[in-house]
Amino acid sequence: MPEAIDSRQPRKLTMQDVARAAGVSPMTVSNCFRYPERVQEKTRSQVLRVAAELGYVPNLSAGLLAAGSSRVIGAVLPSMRNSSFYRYTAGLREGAAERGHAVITMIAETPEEELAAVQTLLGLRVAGLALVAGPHAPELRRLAGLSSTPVVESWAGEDAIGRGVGYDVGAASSALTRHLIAQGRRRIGFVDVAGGGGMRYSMRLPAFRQEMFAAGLPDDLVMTIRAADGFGAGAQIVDDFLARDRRIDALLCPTDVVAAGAIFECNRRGLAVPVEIAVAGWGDYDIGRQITPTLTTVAPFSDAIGRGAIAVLLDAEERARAAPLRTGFEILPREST
Amino acid sequence: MPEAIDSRQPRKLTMQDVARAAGVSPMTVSNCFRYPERVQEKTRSQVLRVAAELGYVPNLSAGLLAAGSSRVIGAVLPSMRNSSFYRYTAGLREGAAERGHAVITMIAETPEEELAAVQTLLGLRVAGLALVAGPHAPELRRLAGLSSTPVVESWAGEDAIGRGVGYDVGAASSALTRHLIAQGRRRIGFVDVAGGGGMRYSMRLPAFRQEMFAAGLPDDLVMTIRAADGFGAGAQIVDDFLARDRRIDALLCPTDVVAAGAIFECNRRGLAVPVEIAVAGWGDYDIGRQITPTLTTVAPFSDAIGRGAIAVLLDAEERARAAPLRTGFEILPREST
DNA sequence: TTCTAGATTTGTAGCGCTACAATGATTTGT
DNA sequence: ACAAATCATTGTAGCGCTACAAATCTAGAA
Repeated sequence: MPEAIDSRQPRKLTMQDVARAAGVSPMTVSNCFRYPERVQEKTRSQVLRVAAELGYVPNLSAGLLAAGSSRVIGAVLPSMRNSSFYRYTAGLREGAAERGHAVITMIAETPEEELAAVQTLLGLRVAGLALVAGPHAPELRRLAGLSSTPVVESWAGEDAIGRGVGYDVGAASSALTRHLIAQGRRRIGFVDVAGGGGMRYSMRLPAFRQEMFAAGLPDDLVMTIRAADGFGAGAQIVDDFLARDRRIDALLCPTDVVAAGAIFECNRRGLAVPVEIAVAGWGDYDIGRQITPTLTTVAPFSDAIGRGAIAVLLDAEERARAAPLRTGFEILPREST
Repeated sequence: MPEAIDSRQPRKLTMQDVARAAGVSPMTVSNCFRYPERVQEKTRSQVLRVAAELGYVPNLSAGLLAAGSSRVIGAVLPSMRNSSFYRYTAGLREGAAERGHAVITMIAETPEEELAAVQTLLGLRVAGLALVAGPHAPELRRLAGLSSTPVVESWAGEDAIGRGVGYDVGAASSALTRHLIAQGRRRIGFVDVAGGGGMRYSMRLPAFRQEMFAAGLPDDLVMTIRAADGFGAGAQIVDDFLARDRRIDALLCPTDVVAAGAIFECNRRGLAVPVEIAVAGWGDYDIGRQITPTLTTVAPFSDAIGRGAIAVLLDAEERARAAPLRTGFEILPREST
């Protein structure tokens, strides 16, 4: 008695199969997906219907190999730990979608992981590669330069890998410092970040110093922390500044999260914000809008950075320009200052 | 005068080029990357050195096409808006790295975007596809079923697409409810989420009701909100519960973020937490550890979910099992209850 | 009806890489 | 010293798709 040989395993579908099922040539199927307008409406809908029925999805790898180009952009993110890159990724997706591209992202928390991610993405032969400024593996720059894949570095300055896209961090730092000075603050403490993501904000401190110096105020109330994540850092800062007995009347934090942590700590200690001490954050996070008092912050137009990155990647003319693409920012004065 | 024709454009490098430069056959270059142990140490290091010098990165698409399999896992995330998926993605990356795979992720905020993302990932012929439970496009399940790519759905229950991986949300909800009851709370308000991500937590409410009923307590103090993001929702909840004049003595929130918002609102109104009202969150976010009072919450072992998802995807035996892969969770009692 | 421009559709020839089998080089056993 | 076994390396064929040119069809124009 012959067993019913029923390979439940759905055999790999190819364009060939769809073509056969729809009664057209493989080339027509290909055209339906890539250049729909080249195919007669009737034929196209028929082919697409059959394809959907079979669950056929074109093999992008084969397509890329044959056509030499894909419609996928690769992005590397330094972390997902906090929400600061949310609007950036949204901008990337919007910009890409408008031009018929998809965005795949890889998360890399160390320079080594980043390098590996870039190799994978380059291996996939993405149409463009969006990096984020930060500490990179030395090898990365060379690799990017040798590759013919367009590269942009977001939040980067003059020495970007590929072309830089981002807002003028120095100008934002100046503006925020001037805002505090204008409010009558005199002893302004500045919190710097060492390591991770540091390069992304390396212009904050010099700009702060310059403004303070220009106003004849002390520019040496500076403290450096290791990581800008978590509320804990904010508490730490307040502790440290008070331990050193520095009577500061304002505090510039590297992120809203740190600033929020600082405010929590001030509340705990009964230090009135903003009366006794003003606190400013950076980045316009959700939390800054919600805590009491609401937090003064710098709002970068991160979605514009994402969209700008895509524009640079997909437009050779844009890419050829040397100067970084500058996006905007805004100082949001709120209750905490 | 003949112009110097100097195509700065680095011509596309192929394995062929590397082979020529290294004085070996293309096949040997291929082996160096794919099966290093098959090649003599001396030859291998020489080839790899030449490749690095030229900036050659193997074309994964071509490799996939030829070999029929890739070492890339695709993951779709519902959002990056908050940090709840951070540990999940970390688990995915760790699990994948251990088995020599890379993870690429796509962010999708609507069922339509999710479907498009799945199509792209399937088009890339990833070795496995990791989904997250939530509202899906109807087409998605069919597509996943027809495809021969392994699929898992994280945070999913019995009716998962592919195999489900996640902790027992119902059990966690029961445990948290019992915790509050044990603390002497009697009128416990429950906040449910409609829409986005709702399915991921659909077992929370029934479990809550059952525990309350079993304890002879009111199980109808339920409120539904649309989105679980942002502190605003927390404030809203407190407003609404008070507006309806329901004297609740405890509040179960869908996420720590919402719970934090609720606590902020309570502070604003002078409602003492936990004396007058206990507040519990869900998800063990950073903020829950930092606010005053610290927040009681449910800590899912999200990295275990990520690692489990990879294990299921890459191990056919695992994949064949029907019951969802269960990961653990923990109730973290803190100051707010 | 015949012819032509235009719209559609269809072969052909690879894209860069790897499975597989076959070759060449080297060592081991006797 | 020679066959056998082991190891390292190399052709060959083809993965699924698309650029391109060639073939076919359609609808007027003459």
